[in-house]
Amino acid sequence: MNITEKFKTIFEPELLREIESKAKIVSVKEGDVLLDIGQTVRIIPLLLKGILKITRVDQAGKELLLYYVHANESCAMTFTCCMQQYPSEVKATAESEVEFLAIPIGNMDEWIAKFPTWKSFVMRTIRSRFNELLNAIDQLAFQKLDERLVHYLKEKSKATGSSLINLSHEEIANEMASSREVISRLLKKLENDKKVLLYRNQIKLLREL
DNA sequence: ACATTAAGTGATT
DNA sequence: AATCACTTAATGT
Repeated sequence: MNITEKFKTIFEPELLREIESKAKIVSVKEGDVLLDIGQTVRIIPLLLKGILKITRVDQAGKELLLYYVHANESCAMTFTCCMQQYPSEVKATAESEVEFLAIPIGNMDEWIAKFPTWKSFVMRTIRSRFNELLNAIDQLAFQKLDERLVHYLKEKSKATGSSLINLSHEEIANEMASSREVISRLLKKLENDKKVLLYRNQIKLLREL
């Protein structure tokens, strides 16, 4: 895997060399938990391949989806946590087979001071993620569940690159911190509106969605 | 054919 | 919108 190729448009050459020498390539299987709540961040992941799912977990162990980290992105939470070695507030799970560059956190201070492209990369990912989080809050506060569901389905489809979603209603309900029956009813409504097709453990998104 | 699990439904809060 | 109790449908053995 040629890291330099992949990132040469966003990072300066000197930084690329630095990454090559300091970062390790790590791959994990689908479902692997990269970081659990309470754990301390030790490395910054730079995604090369696959999708990372970032969730919050409540006392009962229910998970609420916060956002996905796609290829060529990094997780904003790790930046903010790692700077001062705070334990993680979120859980990161590999949504598919994932390959990422593990950058030791020791380099962060230096890199930010030394490399403008690194600094702006960090700032950019924090800013866009922060905006997404604001969005998520708006959804929880002001949007009805049916709108959240549509948003969820679209995100999922984008994450997997397919309009066919392989999830049961129960799994969706868990990720949205809702209940199965409610999700079933909302999906039924969407099906009646010709927005989706429902199968067992599968949902097909239609263009009208 | 039977058991198991997903999905659908009406009533209740 | 959540929960309960129950039914119906799909799937695995």
